[in-house]
Amino acid sequence: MTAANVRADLLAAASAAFGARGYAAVSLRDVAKQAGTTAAMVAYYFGDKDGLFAALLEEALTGVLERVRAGLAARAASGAPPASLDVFFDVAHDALGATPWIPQLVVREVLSEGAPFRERFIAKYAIPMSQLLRGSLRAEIAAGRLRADLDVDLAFASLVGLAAFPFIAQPVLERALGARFDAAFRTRLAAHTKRLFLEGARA
Amino acid sequence: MTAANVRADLLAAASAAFGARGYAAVSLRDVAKQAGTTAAMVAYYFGDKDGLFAALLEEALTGVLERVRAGLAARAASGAPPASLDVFFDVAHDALGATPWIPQLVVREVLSEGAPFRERFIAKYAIPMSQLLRGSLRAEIAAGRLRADLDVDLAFASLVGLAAFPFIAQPVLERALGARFDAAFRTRLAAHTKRLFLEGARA
DNA sequence: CCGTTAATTGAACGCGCGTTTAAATAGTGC
DNA sequence: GCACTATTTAAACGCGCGTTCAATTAACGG
Repeated sequence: MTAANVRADLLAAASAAFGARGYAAVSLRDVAKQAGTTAAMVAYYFGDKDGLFAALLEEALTGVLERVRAGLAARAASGAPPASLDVFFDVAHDALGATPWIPQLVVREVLSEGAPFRERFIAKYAIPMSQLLRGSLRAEIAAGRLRADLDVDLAFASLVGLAAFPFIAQPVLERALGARFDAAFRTRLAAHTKRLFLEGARA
Repeated sequence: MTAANVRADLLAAASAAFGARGYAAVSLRDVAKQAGTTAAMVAYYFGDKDGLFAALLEEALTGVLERVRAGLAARAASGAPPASLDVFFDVAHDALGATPWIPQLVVREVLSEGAPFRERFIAKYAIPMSQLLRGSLRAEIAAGRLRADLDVDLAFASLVGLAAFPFIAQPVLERALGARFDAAFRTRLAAHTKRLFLEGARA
């Protein structure tokens, strides 16, 4: 076992545990045991519990914003359908397939009052993403593909909610619908969501 | 101060605190101090911390399901537009205006693995609500008001997600959009959401 | 092979948690 | 006014938490 393994194992164990049970409810002894090491290693690699969480959030979110940004830029250059919002749905679909625990984790921890990552998350991810998507929405409206009286701010909220909510509510949905969140289901979900939004907002 | 006051004050303080910071992160000493009493009173009235949470969840959710059920039955009897789904949007709008902290609380605590209220919530609220709404969706499809190829299960998820997500993400949305979640905003939001879904799913 | 640094260990620290308990007080029916 | 119960108090209990620390082992360049 090299050093990098311990660090990575801690991050993996922490992701699973925080995602499933929440930051405050998970002890570092739990995480360490799951990772096959001790709580003192968290202090060694991440400083403290907050540092561990920040590192894991950073690792999961870094790249997503940039992929959306890059995808949108590419589509803007080429113009034409599939509309620029497809980029968001596609990147969201990919990212959620890879790290489906992220929405639950963000919703539970970042939205908590006094969470140390809250301001950072808002400034670094939420606000840029909202600007990006609202810009896309306005461009689609200008291009005549979305209706002119669409409320761009609220449509942004709807966009994120439609994509993220099923993953937030996953355990309940699985039970209420008798479905498994496997790859096939997520693909079906992505297609449904995209169509619902685009037809609901079309010109 | 009568006894009922202490109990009610504890429930109110617990709602605010659990909603804002999460079950595990909130101590009974915090709640009690906010309610102007002591942690021992929680044991007296609710048995333990779980009992307090269960009572508060019960109080907030009881009635909502029945209101939806009653509204749907009334609409089914009278038939005709406004479509039966309007009942859901209207009840959701009312309930979310009265207790906007509920979605955050449910999402954070009920969805947690091992949460003692999870099974109860699923059996008592989530599954009945899903049956109710999926029934409505099928009826609307049969009536020709929603498109025949609509995925009813996923549309149920979209419905709840569209209504609940803005309240889940409220603190971030307020910052990202520069908006306040006042009554006017919630009304605007309800109208937007209803239209987006109904046009996105219409026949 | 040695000196130095990196990595890991296991025990300990103080703290705040949920809960319990025994005593004090308020309220109530007779 | 008295017996009895309901309510409230304040202190204490044990426990597990995040964190610290000195000691130990592994890794590695000269």
